[in-house]
Order: sequence, then structure tokens, then C-alpha cells
Amino acid sequence: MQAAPAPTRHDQATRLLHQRGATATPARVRVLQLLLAADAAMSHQSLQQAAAAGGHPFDKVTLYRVLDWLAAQGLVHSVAGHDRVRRFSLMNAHHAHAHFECGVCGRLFCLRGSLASATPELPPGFVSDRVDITVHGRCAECAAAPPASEASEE
Amino acid sequence: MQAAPAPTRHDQATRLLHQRGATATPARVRVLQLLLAADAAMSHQSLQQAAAAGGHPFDKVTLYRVLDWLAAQGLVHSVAGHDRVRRFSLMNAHHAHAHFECGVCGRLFCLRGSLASATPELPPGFVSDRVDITVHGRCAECAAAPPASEASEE
DNA sequence: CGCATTTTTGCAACTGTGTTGCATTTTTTC
DNA sequence: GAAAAAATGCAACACAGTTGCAAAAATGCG
Ligand SMILES: [Mn+2]
Ligand SMILES: [Mn+2]
Ligand SMILES: [Zn+2]
Ligand SMILES: [Zn+2]
Repeated sequence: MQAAPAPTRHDQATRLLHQRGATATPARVRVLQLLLAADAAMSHQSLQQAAAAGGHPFDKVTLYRVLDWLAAQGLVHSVAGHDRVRRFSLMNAHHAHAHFECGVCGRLFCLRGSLASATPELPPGFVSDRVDITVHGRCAECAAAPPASEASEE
Repeated sequence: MQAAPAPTRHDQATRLLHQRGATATPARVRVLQLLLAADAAMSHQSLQQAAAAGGHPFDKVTLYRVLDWLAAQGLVHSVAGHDRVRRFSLMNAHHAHAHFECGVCGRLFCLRGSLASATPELPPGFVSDRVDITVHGRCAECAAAPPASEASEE
């Protein structure tokens, strides 16, 4: 028999929560599942839509609270994009990483690799805790697919 | 007689606008004056308060529109802080510079100096336009003045 | 289990930043 | 000076996120 070899997203999510000794509430598990499946950081709105599409919409406030809780636990982190919307993604091992924000579709990606850049010179008295690096540009999809329909202007 | 040797902020602001061949409207001049006098980037709110304190409050929408216009002209630039609020400051010569956001008072400063950091490695197909670097920490004032009243815990 | 305590959840109302529509005023153009 | 364009003011709106409070789980303990 082969009953165990499929570690579902649900299982992964539950495990992450139990590792922290926290109760695996449905909302938390569901949010983590969605984040585990995501290829880019997700906004509150996209999480709500994804959950609703799955037939289990969550309450707006509950979702905000779950996200805040997950961030406080260090399980996820959030980045505010240019549209002033926070996007959330799993906090993976690599503690310091840069981000990429696509100016076309607005998606935000966590980049792998160390960001060895030296801290810029600070004015006297200033204390640095952390350096955030965000690359702006076009993601692979948007770079490959121009705005369509434009062939005469060049 | 010595009537000319005082280049006021008002004059500087007006000059900046005339250089662009733009009309120096009162709102634009006033916003530029405030930004010229500021030591940190200013939010819409702080600009409104500063203007109101000076006895000439501006209309909320007009201020937003002036800021958008100034940004479109390249005279100012805006950065969204962790609180999702945009802060504006004069666009000085140095085209690429890093920013500093104080986690205590929330103020945002433009840092001088080139930010020579190499672009982080991007996934295949991704195109980089610009790299934003923001240092998070405590500004000189906040680093010097601890939250007060705490002397027994250490 | 039975019951008190703590944690989560749900809903409504609210805050704050920023936008849109439209009418009025000011500036520029001819 | 009149027509056209640019700038302003006000009200209503959009939208991310928060707060207060009560109902519903989950937990702890005898
Ligand atoms: Mn990330
Ligand atoms: Mn700057
Ligand atoms: Zn894209
Ligand atoms: Zn500070």
C-alpha cells in the first residue's frame, strides 16, 4: 500500500503551524495553502478571491487578522507595492532577499540569492536595521507579451 | 543699497517652475517652498498641516493634483513608506539614490551618494528597469532619544 | 464530562489615503 | 477683450485596512 507519499499543501500548512505550537485553524491553514501554491506574493484581495473561488470565502477581517498573525509569527512577510497594497508571501529560509515588482502586471516576486549590497552611507547618528531592495521592471510574462495589437509604431 | 541678495524659498520655487516653462501657480510655489524647507520627505498630510499652520490651507484635491503634477514634471518624487503613505521630496540632481525610513518616527530621508549595488540575479526573462534601495532603522533623533522613562530594564 | 477561560471568528461601523465628476475661477492665447 | 486651456474647489466616491463588540470555537482543569 501507498497511502502516505502525497504531502498535500494542506498537510504542509498544518505542519508549519504545529511546528510553532499554534492551533491550526481553518483560516490559517487555508491562507498558508494558498501561499504555498502561489508563485508570487498575494494581496489580501487576491487571497479573498482565491478562497471564494474555492467555495470557501473568508471574512475580510479574519483574513487581515490571520495575515497579521502569520507575519507576527514570522511565517509570512509582507511588502507594500507601488499601488500601496500589501502583498504577502511565505518567509522562506533565506533571511535577506530582494524583491521584484512588475510595473505592468503589478505582481511582486521574492528573489532568491543573497543581496550582498553594502549599506549605503548614512548620515551621522543614523542606525541601520535592514536594507530593502526592490527591483522594478517587467516580469517574464509581461516582457514576453507586449501590450498586444501595436505593430505600426516603432 | 542691498535689495537682492536674499534668494528666498519663494524665489527658488518660482525659478524652478519658470525653468520648466510652467506657470508658477500659488499652490505649486507653496508646495515647492515647503519641500525646499523640509529636511525629510513630506506626506500629503504634513504638507496640509504645514500650509494650514502658515495660514493658507490648501484644498485636499488641489494638493494631490499639484503633487502629481510636480512628480510628472520630475521636480519631485514620491516613495511609499511602510505605512503605505506616499512621501514627497525634491528630485535633486543625483538621479539614483537610496532612502532611509525611520521605524520610530516614520520619517523618510533621501540619502546622498551613488548606490552602486549590482542588480540582484533575476529569473530568466525578467527585465530590470530600476533598483530601489531603502534602509530601515532609526534616524539620528530617534536613535539618540530612547522611548524615555525606561531605565531599569537592561 | 462540566464549566470557566482564552482564542478565533463574524459583522457593522469606521478611518485614512487617494480619486472622480463637475462647476467655477484664473491664466493663456489670439 | 473674447475664446480656449489650465488650475482650483467642493462633494461624493473608492478602497485598503482597523476597531468594537458579540457569538462561536478551542483549551485548561477538576
Ligand atoms: Mn519576500
Ligand atoms: Mn529621494
Ligand atoms: Zn508582469
Ligand atoms: Zn526617527
